[in-house]
Parts: sequence; C-alpha cells; structure tokens
Amino acid sequence: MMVESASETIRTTPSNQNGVSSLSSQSDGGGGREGGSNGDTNGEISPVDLLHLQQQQALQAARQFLLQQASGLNSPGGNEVKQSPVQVRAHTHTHTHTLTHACIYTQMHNPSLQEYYKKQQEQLHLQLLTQQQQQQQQQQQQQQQQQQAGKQAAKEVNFAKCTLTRLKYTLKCISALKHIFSELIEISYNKFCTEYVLSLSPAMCPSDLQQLWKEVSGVQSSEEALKQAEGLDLSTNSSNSTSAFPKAASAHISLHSLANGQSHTPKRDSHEEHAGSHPLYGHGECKWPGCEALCEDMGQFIKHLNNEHALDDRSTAQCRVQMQVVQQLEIQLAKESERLQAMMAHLHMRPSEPKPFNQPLNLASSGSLLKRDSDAYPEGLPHPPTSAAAPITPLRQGPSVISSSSLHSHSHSHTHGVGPIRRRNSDKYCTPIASELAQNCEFYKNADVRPPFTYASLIRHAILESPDRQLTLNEIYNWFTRKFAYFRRNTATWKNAVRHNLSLHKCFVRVENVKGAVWTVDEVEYQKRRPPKMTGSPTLVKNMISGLGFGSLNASYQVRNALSSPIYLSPPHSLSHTCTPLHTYTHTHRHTYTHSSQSQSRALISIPSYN
DNA sequence: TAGATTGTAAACACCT
DNA sequence: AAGGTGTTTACAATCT
Repeated sequence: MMVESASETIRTTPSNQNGVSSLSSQSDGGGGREGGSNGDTNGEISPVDLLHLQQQQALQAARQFLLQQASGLNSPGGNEVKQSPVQVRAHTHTHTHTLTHACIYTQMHNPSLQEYYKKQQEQLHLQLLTQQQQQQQQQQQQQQQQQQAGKQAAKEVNFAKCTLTRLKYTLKCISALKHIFSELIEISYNKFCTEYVLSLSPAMCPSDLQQLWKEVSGVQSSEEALKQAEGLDLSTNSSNSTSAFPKAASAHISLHSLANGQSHTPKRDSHEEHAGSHPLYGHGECKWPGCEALCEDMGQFIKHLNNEHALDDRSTAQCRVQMQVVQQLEIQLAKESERLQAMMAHLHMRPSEPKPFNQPLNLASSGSLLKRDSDAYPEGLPHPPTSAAAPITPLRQGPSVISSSSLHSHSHSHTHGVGPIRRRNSDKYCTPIASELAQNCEFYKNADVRPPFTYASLIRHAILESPDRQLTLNEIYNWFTRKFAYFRRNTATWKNAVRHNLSLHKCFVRVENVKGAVWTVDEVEYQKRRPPKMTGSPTLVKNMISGLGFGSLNASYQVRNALSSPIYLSPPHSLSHTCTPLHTYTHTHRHTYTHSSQSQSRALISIPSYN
C-alpha cells in the first residue's frame, strides 16, 4: 500500500513545477507551512535571496535525486534522472525518507540493479559538480551585478562568500548523505529480511535465523545483517518497515500461495509445470522467493525455473526457509484461533464461572462416555469438522448467540427479572443447524456459549445424526455435553428441558427397544410445527436463498424447515414431506392432548425405518 | 392483543 | 431408598 502511494506521489511530483514562491513554500523541510510570502511581493529578488534559493534548490535536487535513485530503479532507461536538478521539486524530508525506504525495500532485492545504482551514483556526483559550477557562475554574475550596483557591494559579497561556503558545506553534506544512503539501502534490505523472518518466526532464535539466512542469502552474511539491523533505530524505521512490508513480503514469499496452503516447494513435475497456471508463476513474474524474474510466458518461466531454481543447495535451503515460514504461520494461526476462542468464551461467560473452555476436550475422550460413540459419525453423513483450522464464525449472527451470563441466572428460580433465556433465534434467522454446527463445531465444543437452537432442533439433530436415527435419553445427554461446552454444567436444568421436549413434542417418538427405550424423530410431526414466517431481515432471507442455491422464496421456505438439519434430507421418508406446503398446516394445540391420547397417537405413528 | 413457541421449574409416577 | 426416566403442569418471555 505504502509503496503504491509512494510511487504515486513520485509520479505526480514532476508535474508540480511551479514558480519560485511555490518552491520556497515547499522548501521548508520541517514545517510545511503555507505561503512563502517572505517579502518578495514586488517581484524583485535580491542576490541574497537568490543564493538562498539556489542553496535550497541544491538540497532539494539532491533529495529528489535520491528519491529517483530509489524509484527509478525499475526503469533504468528512464530519463528522469537526467532532468535538471534545479527543476526538480522536492518533498518534505520526512516524506522523502519514507518513500526512499519504501522503494528500497521493493527494489534492492534485485542484485542486478546494484550496478545500475553505482552508475547513478556517478551521475549524481557529476551533476552535483555541474550544479556547483553553475552556482559559482551565478554567484560571480551576481557579484558583478552587485559591484555595478555599487551600493552595499562589499557587504553583499561578504555575505555571498559566506553563503558560498555554506553551499559548499551543504554539498559536502549531500555527498556524505548520498554515501550514507547507499549504505542504508543495503542495511535496510538486510534489516527487512531479518525483520520479516523474525516477524514470521517469533519462536526462532537469532542463531536459527542466522543459519537460515546464511544458507539462503549469498549477498551478505546474516550475522552482518543482524548486526546492522540491530544497529538501526527500530523505532524510527518501524513505520517504514511496516508500510513497506506487504510488497516486500510478496517479493520474498508469495503470500498468495501461502493462503492457498501451497508451499513453495519447486514442482519439477512436468505435468504440474505445463499446466495453465503455476503457483510459482504469476503476473509475468517468477514467484520463487526472492526471485521475481520476469517471464513472458509459461514456457519461459519453466525454462527459468529449471535453470535458476534447480535442485541444489540453495533451492533446498530456500525451501527449508519456506517450510519454516509456513510452520510459523500455522503456529501463529493456531495461537490466534485459540485467542479468538478465549475472547469469545470470555465475552459470553461470567468471570466467576469456571471456564470449561480450558478443559481438555476432544471427541476421543468425551466420546468414551458413549456406548456407541465409535459409530457416531457414520460414513455418508457430514462429519462435523474437528480441525482447529475450521472456520470459526459463531458470531456472524450476533443476536443469535445468547449471552450465557443471563443464562446462568436460571438458578434463581422464577426470578424472571434476570430470567431464563427465551427463544433461540435459530429459526428466526433461518440458520441450518447442521451447517451452523459444522462451521462452528469447535467453537461450541470449547466455548461456553449457548447454541442458538431450540432444544427440539438439537434433539432432532442428535437423533438423526446417529447411525440408527435413534438415541437413548442418556445418549442424547451425551451428545449435548459432547457437542456443547455450555451443556457441561447446569445439567439438571437442561436435562429436564430435554426430557420435557421429548415428551412434549409429538415429533419425538419413544420406541421400546431390546436395550430399553430409544427416541426417534417423526419427520411428519416435526414438519408440522408451525414455521416461522419469513418476515425477518431481507438480507437474511437473501443470504439464505443464495447460500443454499435456491432461487425462490418458497423453496427456501421449505428448505429452511427441511434443512434445519440438512442431513435429514437423505431419508426418503422425510424428503417426501419437505415439499409439503407449509402454509396449509393447521396447528393443533399441543397442550390439549392427554397422556392416553398421546400414547394412542404415538402408537398409530409408524416408526420411521431408516435402516 | 391473542395465540403459538420456547425455556425453565417442578411435581409426580414408574422403573431399575 | 436413590437415581434415572418420562409425563405433565405452570409460568414467563418472545414472537407472529
């Protein structure tokens, strides 16, 4: 970003060639003050002012030239450097410094430019000498004019001499500055390399870095680079380093490839290489770390790859560095993910409560509680992601996640001032429970956040997720505790709610089994539940439609009911009912049935046979 | 505003 | 007797 803005500024700078007044206003390196109305309103410029201007012009020219040294390295054939330094307008010193660093980072990794840079330095020297001569000539002319004028001649000559002395001194300073800059360029590059690896490898000790860079970099020893980097003022350069980082980072490490989970291991397989695209080739450049060689087409790139990045010690070392980079990024990702979960868990947890998030949780350990946990995820059913790399977006629907700080207040029985949590928002927000759980599996496992689903939908999900589409009550309990950290406490409350829901909703059918009673789901009854109207946010509706790939609201309407647990589409039994027009449903008051009638109705319900 | 839905609590019965 | 399971009722909050 910084580099782009810097180059943009550089491009626009030459066009800003204004008059003297503009120059004088810009020439103040520190202030940047407006105006420049320092007395020359009559258009008459005194020799002293002229000398002063020339002196400043010399300084600005030097600054601008250094700028062009950095920015012009991309276009060696450009003639900008031959432009008269007097005509060049300079930026403020701070800006120049920043731009120079930004450009340095992006340019100096190419060793082929070193030679060009030396030539530019020679040209700079020559130009400085020429400028000095011109200024001396102008000085002499002015002195003659002053002598002809007769008045204050001696005084002005003395002043001019002093100015000339100052000018010479300034030129010396510029020359020295130029030398310092040339050294700084190398230092900055090495410093960048070191800082970049340090930023990616916080766990790596300097000796490791030294070893890595010693193996990879043939330009300068890493020890030297580290020494020089340590010698730099990090505080003053940090902004420049940071701002210049993205472009520079891309020069060494193709982050695009990293994002795709690809390593930079050279693919020497001809099949890979001759494909339409290559992870190491993009935008006409070789993406090999630190290469950026221009290749017109894939064939040329392949040739370049085989020639320049063949299997040798250097490529192997670079590969090792890249592996370290990827490793560190993965570690960093894991740490950041853990931090995110901790933050989210904290934001939804009373401070005084124990943190179940910290409990070691995994399916293997918690699953031991289950009798049939080994077949809890049969093939053909969507297994919830267990990888820590699973996308964690539990709060993308903020209101759907209920603060558990209020949830825990249910211990105060019937004190509804703080009150138990009502109404899960999953239905309202049309979130398919299976996809939600699949996406945020790890989050709900670890964070003490109440899942934004009703007990009924959760129970149904648990039952239908099981291989036999049936679970005992205890297995349902275990599913809750296994899937949600929130249900690992206050067991009496939610277990009672589970039992309550199982008994209350006709969609849950109790079946006497050999091993005892198991619970199944009657999809017919479940679909009969009055669907929430789609009067919510149009965005939610739209997202749901687009997310599910259905084109009509009616379809999404049905899908919402069928896909509150998408896996349930698979049984033909339930599938046949997902197309039932839901608006024709007439709800029956559930509280009116008696125990006997309920038992009777249950007896009449054919038990779904998913086997 | 009424009715439906949902969560919570509790009482009770039955079973192991 | 204790605990688990299942049923039912009551109440309140929220939503339609």
